[in-house]
Amino acid sequence: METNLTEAPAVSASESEAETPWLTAAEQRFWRAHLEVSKLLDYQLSRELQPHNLAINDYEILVVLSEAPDRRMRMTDLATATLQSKSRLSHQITRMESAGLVLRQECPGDRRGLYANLTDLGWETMQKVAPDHVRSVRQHFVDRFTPEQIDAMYQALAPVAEHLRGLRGRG
Amino acid sequence: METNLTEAPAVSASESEAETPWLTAAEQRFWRAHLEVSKLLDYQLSRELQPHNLAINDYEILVVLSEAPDRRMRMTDLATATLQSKSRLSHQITRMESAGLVLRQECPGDRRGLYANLTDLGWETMQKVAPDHVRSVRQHFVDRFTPEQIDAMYQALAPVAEHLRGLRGRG
DNA sequence: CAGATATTGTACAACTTTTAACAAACAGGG
DNA sequence: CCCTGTTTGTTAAAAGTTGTACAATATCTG
Repeated sequence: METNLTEAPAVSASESEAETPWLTAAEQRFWRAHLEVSKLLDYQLSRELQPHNLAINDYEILVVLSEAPDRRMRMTDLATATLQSKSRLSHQITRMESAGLVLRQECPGDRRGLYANLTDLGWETMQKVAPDHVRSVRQHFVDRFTPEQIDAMYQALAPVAEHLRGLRGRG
Repeated sequence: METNLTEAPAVSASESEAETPWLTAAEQRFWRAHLEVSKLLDYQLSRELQPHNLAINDYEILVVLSEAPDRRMRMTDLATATLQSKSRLSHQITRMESAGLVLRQECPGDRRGLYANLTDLGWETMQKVAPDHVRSVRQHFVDRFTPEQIDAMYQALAPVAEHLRGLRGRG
């Protein structure tokens, strides 16, 4: 979400100039718009979650757990689902456990493992926060496209998501 | 880049149910695809900058400075351009200064101010890294769309970017 | 030009994320 | 069984980020 310089630099090193596939003007502006929207949207959604005392990462955990069977998930699975490192997730669950939103629970059948369990408070928090969050998402993003644009962009993005998902884990 | 639950939760609190504008299925899958692509792309581009010993934020600073007049910019302007807090930028420039990529320089005419200056090493680094980075951006993103999709998505995203830019700073 | 107000960049403290190392438990082959 | 290798999740220390306060300077108002 934070990159740039994908068109030819002001002065190109002559060796790479011939070989580097710089972005065209149209590609460039699209790329920069994508970066800017991603970054600013992230910022704005965070801002609007603050009154609920949640960071976006916290909210994401609540969402994933609330959709999981029995509202719980193995730490590793949760880390994978939220694209976080195991270490980072461990810290985050510790914090959320202190806040009473989740609970670590032993995992019958695999004594190495732990479940992260949504507590009642966690569930209620989700119920309370989700409506506000959807409104934010609509106001700053979804409602700013036509249904046709939404369909078209989904068609375009889905294979890219799949490609990137495939890279994850390997190299 | 990290959110979710924007469709009705499995069990909705009856009060909010009537009033909350949950996303439709089409909106939902588009929204999730957008989040996923943003996040994974960020991850992958970071990964491919690592061999150059640069984080995405470092690279962005290099890009912005390299495009600025005299390859330098006031700290505050640079913070604004890269959407960072002044504090965070200050730390980051300190790090990059240690790495020899930029140099703080007094600002004639305003003795409060400082320029962040791209050094020769910084400029050369940029020249060296940019081609690889463009290839990454193409391989994982830009080349996965048709020119028509690129134009359409830019048309769709540009006003959203403007909207979000407008919110920045105020509330 | 004095005094109030705003801007600029840093410093400190609190918090989050990363990296690497680790202990515990599992799995599979001899 | 035992040995080796893998998976699971945590931890400690380092690195990075954020928020607040601050000193220095600039600017505006009368």
